[in-house]
Amino acid sequence: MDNRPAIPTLEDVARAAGVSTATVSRCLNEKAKVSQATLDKVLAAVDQLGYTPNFNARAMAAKQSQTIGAIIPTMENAIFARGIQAFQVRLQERGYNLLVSSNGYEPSVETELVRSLASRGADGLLLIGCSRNAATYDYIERRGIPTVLAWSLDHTQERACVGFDNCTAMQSLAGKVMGLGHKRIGVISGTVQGNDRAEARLEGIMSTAEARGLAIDHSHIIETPYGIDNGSAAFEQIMKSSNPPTVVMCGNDVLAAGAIAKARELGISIPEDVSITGFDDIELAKHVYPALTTVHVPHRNMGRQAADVLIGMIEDQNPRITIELETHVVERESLSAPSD
Amino acid sequence: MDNRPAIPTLEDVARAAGVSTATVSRCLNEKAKVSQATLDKVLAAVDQLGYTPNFNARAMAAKQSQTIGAIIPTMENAIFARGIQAFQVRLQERGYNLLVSSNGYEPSVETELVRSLASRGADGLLLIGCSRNAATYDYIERRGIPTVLAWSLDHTQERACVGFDNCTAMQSLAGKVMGLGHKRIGVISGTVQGNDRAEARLEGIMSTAEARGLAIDHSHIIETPYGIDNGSAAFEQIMKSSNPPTVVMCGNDVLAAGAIAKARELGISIPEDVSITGFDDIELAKHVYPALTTVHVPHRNMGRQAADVLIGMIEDQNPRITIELETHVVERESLSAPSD
DNA sequence: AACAGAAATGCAAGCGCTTACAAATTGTGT
DNA sequence: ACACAATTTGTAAGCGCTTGCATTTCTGTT
Repeated sequence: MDNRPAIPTLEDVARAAGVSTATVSRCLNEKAKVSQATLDKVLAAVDQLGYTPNFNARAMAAKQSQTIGAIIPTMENAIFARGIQAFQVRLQERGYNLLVSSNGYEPSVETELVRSLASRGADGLLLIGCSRNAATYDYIERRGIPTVLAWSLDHTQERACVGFDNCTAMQSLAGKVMGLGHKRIGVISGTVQGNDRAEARLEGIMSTAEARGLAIDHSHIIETPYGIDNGSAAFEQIMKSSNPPTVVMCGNDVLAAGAIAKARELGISIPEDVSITGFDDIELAKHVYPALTTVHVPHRNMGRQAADVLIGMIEDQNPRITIELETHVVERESLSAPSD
Repeated sequence: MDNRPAIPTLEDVARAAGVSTATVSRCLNEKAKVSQATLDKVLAAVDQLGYTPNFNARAMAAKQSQTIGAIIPTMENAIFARGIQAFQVRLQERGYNLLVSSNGYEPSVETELVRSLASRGADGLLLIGCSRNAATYDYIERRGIPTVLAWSLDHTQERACVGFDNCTAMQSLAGKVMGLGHKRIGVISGTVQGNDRAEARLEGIMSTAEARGLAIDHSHIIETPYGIDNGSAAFEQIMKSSNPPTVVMCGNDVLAAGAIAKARELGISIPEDVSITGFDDIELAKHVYPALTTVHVPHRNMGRQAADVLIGMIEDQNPRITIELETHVVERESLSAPSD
């Protein structure tokens, strides 16, 4: 009943070209080992039959799948979307495919996802950040799956990373903020639990404040999940406190965008009444009003380099390597000296 | 030198449990056919060895990979990121993995990507929109790969779609705009070539104008690639023309966000001097200032339903089905009646 | 106790490919 | 012309799993 033409296999090609399957395989994978005449013959047969190799079979026989797995919190977050997109494009260029999973910021499911990716034969893994439970690392180590961590740096130097130092990056922004004379600082941090990026950024603010002898009021520090609306809510709460801060530093641009939107709603003008800063420099940052002062992170570059490092580990058995990316503060309009 | 413990196979489990590989396989895939006693025994062995099935081998033997391929223009576009994220989550829930490719809005590479996905054994495919070259459809048809198209509706009813009618959705917005009394309409359309969504949206505007006997000045219609900056540039160009429009309708929210940013830069106030509309209702839309009047598209729902339809086609041989999603105009602040 | 039928298990043949290894072909120097 | 090495090809054994079919082990009947 299924009169669909059968999918041609290597054997069909071999038959059509009058050679053995081994030879066809060589034509496809190591042309050097084959004479020009047979190469032509085989390629013609491939063409004529419309043959496409079966990757699963190949993966099985060759013990490598040309597939990379990535586990990210969510693609809805623009910074991951952008980085992953660049990662994927680079993989594609180099003949790999990308299997994506997401854990929805829920680190507990990561171990299972890694397992699943491993059992699908992923040649390598891309993971976000460094903080995860030991079971996951153990599993990866035991299976010996090349893995690179992105968006952070692993200070233990135990694993390959392509990222940046979230803490020092935030410190340089905080230094600028406090250098302007801000003394009452508000903080809207992303959820810290299981998220070393958010944690390091918060730490960057706190350590800078401490170094300058500034105390940050507990009621001016809010931790909230990712989301514009959450940023708005947190901002409102902070500004409602008695003696509100003169600047609100946000853990990422999305939270900051929410803060800005809420400020307008509340009739608070930025930066005259209160300054706001972000982190990430997503495209939106320069298009909100007022344009956001933030920390620029080279997401695309990060994705691309992560792909190269990972493929290097897979193909050339390159050792663990860590690439530290540069970030820099982008001064726009949302930050100024305090007016009072 | 590689003293990594070997990865346990089905056979190892079989040996450990004292049964045949067939039985182990049954325990894993069709528990019903196995006695409770052996099931326990086998599961214990699985656990003890830390066995994980090899999906490639399974894919090969069972001729299905539990993998779905998706080809999207780019994940950097928030609307795809959101839809794909929902799609992926749903797949994950139902035991499938997602292989993503992107064509960077370049339809010509799609055929090759489909081939690649097919040769990786994708059980099904998710494609964006309906317009693509015949070779791609032919290939899919010939290989018989279950495929669903999203973000659009295929009016020929030839294939499964989970989407919405971009044209009528835009018509309802355009109707509202023109009903407000706007006569001079500006249009910033996404690139139409190879993009039926953009094309249909443009068509929605043009047909509404025509129905009302309104002529749109050619110099007030600009087609431009996706991007905030492109929206800004297009807006500037339109407003510079002699006798500029009283409303600029944009093909998507990102373009509209660019237009709004440029308007502020130019000192043009929205909506007093000119109204602006978008399409998609991305999260940003309600947070720009002024908040954007746009067409709400249920992206997450679309991604989720696409997954269900596709899995239905794969597992239950469900016929082609088309799900038309509802959209609606969201009236916010960027649109008002013309003042002049 | 004997037996049919159902339920559980095992056997073994693939799935489509890669890759040692062996065999055949070609080329080289004398 | 020959022996011998280098190059090209073929043979066949897997890779780890599923599954049709044959076989064994239970049921419940008579």
